[in-house]
Amino acid sequence: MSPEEELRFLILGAQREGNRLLAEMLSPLGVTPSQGEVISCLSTGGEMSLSSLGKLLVCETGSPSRLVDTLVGRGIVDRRENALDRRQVTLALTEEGKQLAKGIVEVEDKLYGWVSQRLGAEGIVIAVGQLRHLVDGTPSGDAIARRKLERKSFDEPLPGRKG
Amino acid sequence: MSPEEELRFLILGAQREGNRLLAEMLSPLGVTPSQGEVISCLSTGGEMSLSSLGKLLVCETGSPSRLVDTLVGRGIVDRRENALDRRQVTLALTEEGKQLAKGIVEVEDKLYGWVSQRLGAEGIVIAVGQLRHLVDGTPSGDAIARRKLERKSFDEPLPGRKG
DNA sequence: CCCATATAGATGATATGTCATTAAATGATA
DNA sequence: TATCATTTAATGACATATCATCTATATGGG
Repeated sequence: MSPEEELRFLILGAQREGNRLLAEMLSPLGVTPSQGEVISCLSTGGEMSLSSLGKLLVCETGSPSRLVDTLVGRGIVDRRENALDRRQVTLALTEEGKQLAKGIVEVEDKLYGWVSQRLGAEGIVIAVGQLRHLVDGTPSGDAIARRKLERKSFDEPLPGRKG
Repeated sequence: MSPEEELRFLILGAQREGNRLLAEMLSPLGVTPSQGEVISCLSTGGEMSLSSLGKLLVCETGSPSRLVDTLVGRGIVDRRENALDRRQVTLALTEEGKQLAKGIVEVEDKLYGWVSQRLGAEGIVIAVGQLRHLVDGTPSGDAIARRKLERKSFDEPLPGRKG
């Protein structure tokens, strides 16, 4: 097996295993990893439109309408019209959603602890450095860059890049 | 954003982007990345049971019955009973499947070329080294280890280890 | 032989990821 | 202003992960 092929499967495997572990840790809270990511984004970024949310999610091709739909139905997210632009909907966490967000942060920290134990601080930095090259300039790479800039205007283009 | 969090999203993003690229490159062949992985496994490993195939696939929780089902329906995979153990089914590529496998290998090589351009040979080795620590001992890690032990063809001897 | 257990595979249910299409609203412009 | 392109969100369609459950078939201990 070539190193390239091994890397391909390691990325796939790491994603699957991480997702499975996260799903297991989140299940007492009654949310999935994808739902958790939405709640985290809304918790950190405050209210925003569906399309802004989509640009923050690493799973963002198209609009995450249905993902949000579930959370609205469960009273975790509030969805209302934007009077200034009636194409848009404005999303925000409900009180219940804000409470839930606290638990999700704890779970995420446990996940990061697991990663730290596996790789060590140095290993993480090394891995990050390489994987950045892989996603640089892709939609997912842009989403991650946006997450790092959070609290700025979400609809602004990224600094120092075409787009 | 902590390095752990960035790594988490980079792994997610790398998997998504790689999958999207692979899907695009495979679409002229009419197969998806998951289907391509099945065909590759059967091409390299020869005929095997569904559960053996499942252990080779990095997406292997449960049996990939439905994934294989599609390929059987399209005449790419042949599925027959195993007379020695009638719980099992034996899977193998049809002639059409073997032809398809050649095209898939070409696409995979192009994908690996893309990865090489992005990371360079050295970067790939570095990334592999770190990600191995992440999936070591997990089902996905085991699947990858199994893939590395595969016979390249029936004429080659098995490596000197238990399977 | 009989039964408890384990294994192989199929299938239902739910949630996602992806793409394509649609509909409404807005913006740009001739 | 009339028209067309773009943006936003929803939805249909399809394939995949994941888990739970079901059936059939082995297998091992009395």
